[in-house]
Amino acid sequence: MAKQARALATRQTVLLAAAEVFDERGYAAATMSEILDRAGVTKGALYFHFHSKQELALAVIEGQGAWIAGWEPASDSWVQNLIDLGYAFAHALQSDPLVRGSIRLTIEHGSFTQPQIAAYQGWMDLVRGLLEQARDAGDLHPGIDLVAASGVITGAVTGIQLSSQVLADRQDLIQRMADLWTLLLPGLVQPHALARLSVAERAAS
Amino acid sequence: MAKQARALATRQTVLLAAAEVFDERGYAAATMSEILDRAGVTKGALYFHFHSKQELALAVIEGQGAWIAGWEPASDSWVQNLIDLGYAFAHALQSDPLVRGSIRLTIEHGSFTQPQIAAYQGWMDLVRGLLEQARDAGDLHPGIDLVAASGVITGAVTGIQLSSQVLADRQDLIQRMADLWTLLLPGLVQPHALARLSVAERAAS
DNA sequence: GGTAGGATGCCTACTGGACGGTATGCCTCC
DNA sequence: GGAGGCATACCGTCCAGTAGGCATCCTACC
Repeated sequence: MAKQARALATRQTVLLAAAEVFDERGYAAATMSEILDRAGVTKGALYFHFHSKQELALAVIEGQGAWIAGWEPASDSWVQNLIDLGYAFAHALQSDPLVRGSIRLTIEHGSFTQPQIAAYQGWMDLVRGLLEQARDAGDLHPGIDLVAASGVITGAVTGIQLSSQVLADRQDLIQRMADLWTLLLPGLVQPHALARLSVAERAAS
Repeated sequence: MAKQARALATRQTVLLAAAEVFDERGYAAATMSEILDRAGVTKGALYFHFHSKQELALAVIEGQGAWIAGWEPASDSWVQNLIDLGYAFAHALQSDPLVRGSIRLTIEHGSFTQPQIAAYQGWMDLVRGLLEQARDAGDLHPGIDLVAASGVITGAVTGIQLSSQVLADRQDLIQRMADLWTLLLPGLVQPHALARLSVAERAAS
């Protein structure tokens, strides 16, 4: 395992460039040449680290799992944590190329059915966990189907994000997120809990 | 304007095949050869009717506008009309290849920025119109931002539809739609109006 | 109503270029 | 001196698009 430092650096450079190109063009329209140009490496370097375009895309998708795994709740209100998660994700979408590329690859289905489903599932599990905690704290309406709710929330966030991307290059994503919560929360949480939440983004995320 | 009948038929055949392939593969990964095979026509025929792959895709996208234009409200409750619209759209997504292909092309951004935005805008305008009627009828919570709400609703439906497609090939789309309305309506309509709505799909759409 | 002539609609063969991937060799550090 | 890390030249394939020819039907004039 020699020379790890340089090798890891170029690997990371390639991964980042690939994420950018995948984000901008999608999997099929992205070309290895453009990734090479943007990364400033040669074909030999790239294919040393990733044996195919597909493997490279899978590595990008994996970044999403890493982001999820790295997120941690910060509030003692679990619904608030859910809201905060949405905003944290929105900021990641605006600034982190790896997350952006990963999301695009996850969203457009095609050759990657397996990892795509896993990615969706990861989000839904995370959301469902938060909802369970919120329910146990007595914040949710009784009788809510948590699986259905987590599906709706992840789906809705996916769509909000997508439309924001197409219509405004994700510039208005934070605002749309706030709009979503405004509409969604009354059907989810009980009034007494609703009063304690800040739907708009909180400082220091 | 001679021989319209046969020409129109092949044009329609090509359009349908193209919609199917675009739906399954996306724009970039779709190949003209596959469209030709599926349509059972030759290159000459296709390129006689559509001068390029891009033009063909645009024609498919146009089908979406036609669907929107063809839809008509049937209830005297405007919120109910909104719900019904969602279900009608869901059924179209399950059965109408043109709508399926059109949606996929609209959703994946890339070369079509202009018509994509137009398509989104068409949906949002339609939804906003329904919401305005509902507001004027006194069904909505006072102070609701209709533009924001229509953005959230179209975005959420987009996402619901997409996740249903990736996870279950749109098999559970109707159920997810119901889940969405269950969560969304309490934040949108007033209780007295809510009581009069059927959130689940109504017979005879 | 028969036929010339022309447009419409379609077919087949081809082309140039780009793309993903490979083979082979060189440099550098342990 | 050997393996890890990378550079370069090359290859086969496939793809969007084109060129040019051919059949079919409509129109017009006799």
